[in-house]
Amino acid sequence: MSGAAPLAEFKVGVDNVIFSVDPEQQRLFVLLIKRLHPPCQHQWSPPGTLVRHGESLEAAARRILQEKIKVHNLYLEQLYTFGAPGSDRASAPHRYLSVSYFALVRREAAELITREGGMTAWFSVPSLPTLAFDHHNILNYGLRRLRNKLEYSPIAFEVLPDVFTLNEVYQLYCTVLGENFADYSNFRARLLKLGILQDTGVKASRGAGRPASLYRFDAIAFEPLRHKPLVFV
Amino acid sequence: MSGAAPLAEFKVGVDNVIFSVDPEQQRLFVLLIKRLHPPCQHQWSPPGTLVRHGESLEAAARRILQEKIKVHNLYLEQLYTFGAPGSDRASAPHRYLSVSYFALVRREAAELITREGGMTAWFSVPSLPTLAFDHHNILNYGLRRLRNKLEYSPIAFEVLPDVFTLNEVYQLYCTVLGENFADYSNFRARLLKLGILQDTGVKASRGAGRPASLYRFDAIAFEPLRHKPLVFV
DNA sequence: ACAAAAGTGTTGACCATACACCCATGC
DNA sequence: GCATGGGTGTATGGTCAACACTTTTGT
Repeated sequence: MSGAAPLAEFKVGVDNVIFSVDPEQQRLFVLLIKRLHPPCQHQWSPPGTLVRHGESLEAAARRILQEKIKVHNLYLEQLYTFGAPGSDRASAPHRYLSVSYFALVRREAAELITREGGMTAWFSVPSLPTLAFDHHNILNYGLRRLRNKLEYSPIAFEVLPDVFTLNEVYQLYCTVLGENFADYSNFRARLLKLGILQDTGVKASRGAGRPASLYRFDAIAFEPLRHKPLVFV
Repeated sequence: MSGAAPLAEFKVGVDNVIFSVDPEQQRLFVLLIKRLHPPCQHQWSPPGTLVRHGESLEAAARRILQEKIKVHNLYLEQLYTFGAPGSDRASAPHRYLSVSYFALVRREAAELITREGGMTAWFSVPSLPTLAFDHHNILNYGLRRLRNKLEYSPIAFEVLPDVFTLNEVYQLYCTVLGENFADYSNFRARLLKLGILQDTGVKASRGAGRPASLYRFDAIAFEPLRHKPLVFV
């Protein structure tokens, strides 16, 4: 406002921590790309992009996501804004500000778009390569948020297809929170008691065994619970 | 990266939603300043500032906070980054990005610094004036976050003085979460059971009635619980 | 002695856990 | 029939809300 405060000029980028769950393998993956140019050439990073003129932050996040994977059901949310000066990611006159987002998809529903020879890949979360810059922090932060969100908000149902079995929900939770987060029958009982799932009546046969009921997320029933404390554990 | 992507240039600002609790009055306040210059002249806003060259985001947030109030114990955390294009807060060639922070202080411990004639003031949360831009959203978002944080993380103890009575904690919670969030004796029992408060043995007489024990937050005892789910309710 | 504030204890309702058990289907 | 996975029930222990009660101070 007043006289001689030397303000900073910024380039603003969006970095996307994109998680995918694979209930088959019981594993959680993160999408990383290999950096083709300096700085930090040949190191891995979550996919990022600079924000374009007239483009909202979330739009930039979605744009880059769509450049890397083709997917319909996903959850996307802003994570944190990292803006320490001197991480010198931008050319000299500008400072770089990174607004990070995290996304969750199911791996089977996410088709990887590989261009220019396989520089995009899913990495299993426990076994990650070294990452450029402070991206390890971003990623850990994203992981914490993912686990928390799963416990108290219904993001699972934004990732799952329109109808799904309770076991699919359970597998998703197991994959993210670890096998022993809860007994299946208790998980099931809690989930149903919330009253936000409709039984469609339709049965789904997955190979051998008794066919499972297909459920649908009931957004209307959930609405009153929206801002209440909830436990999906 | 590639050819003709028209990138945006940004000025980055920090906007601070500063809450103060007044257990005496049982009220929650927000610090607002009256805008002296266009745009939105004469409207109220949370205090904000543009980020200076070489200054981190959090440093900018602390700088502006210190310009407005003098306080020792406070809690400060990044809230959200708002960056929709076309909210035209900045001069033409630049887009404006607002990284919001929220802070919590006790009102008795926060001395207001008034300069140039009373353009800074605490507003009681239920009765706010109309705010400039989308600041109403920022504020509501901050309030939600404050209430959540109080329930599952020990931010209260960063705001309270080094030693405090359990009643002071309770009053703080009441003021933020509403009178009827919990019975005092139950709150007390839960809090003590967590084992993160040390009884100093010292008693404090607050006028009539039995003197209260003074407690101290035990950071070492809390450390192992740091990332575990907790309920302070 | 009495009021005021701090601190303790009790009880019934509810909820989570662990586990055993029943049901429907493929082979 | 029997293995496989889906779905239901129950006993135990713990936790929580509500409220009555005791203790220690000021006046």
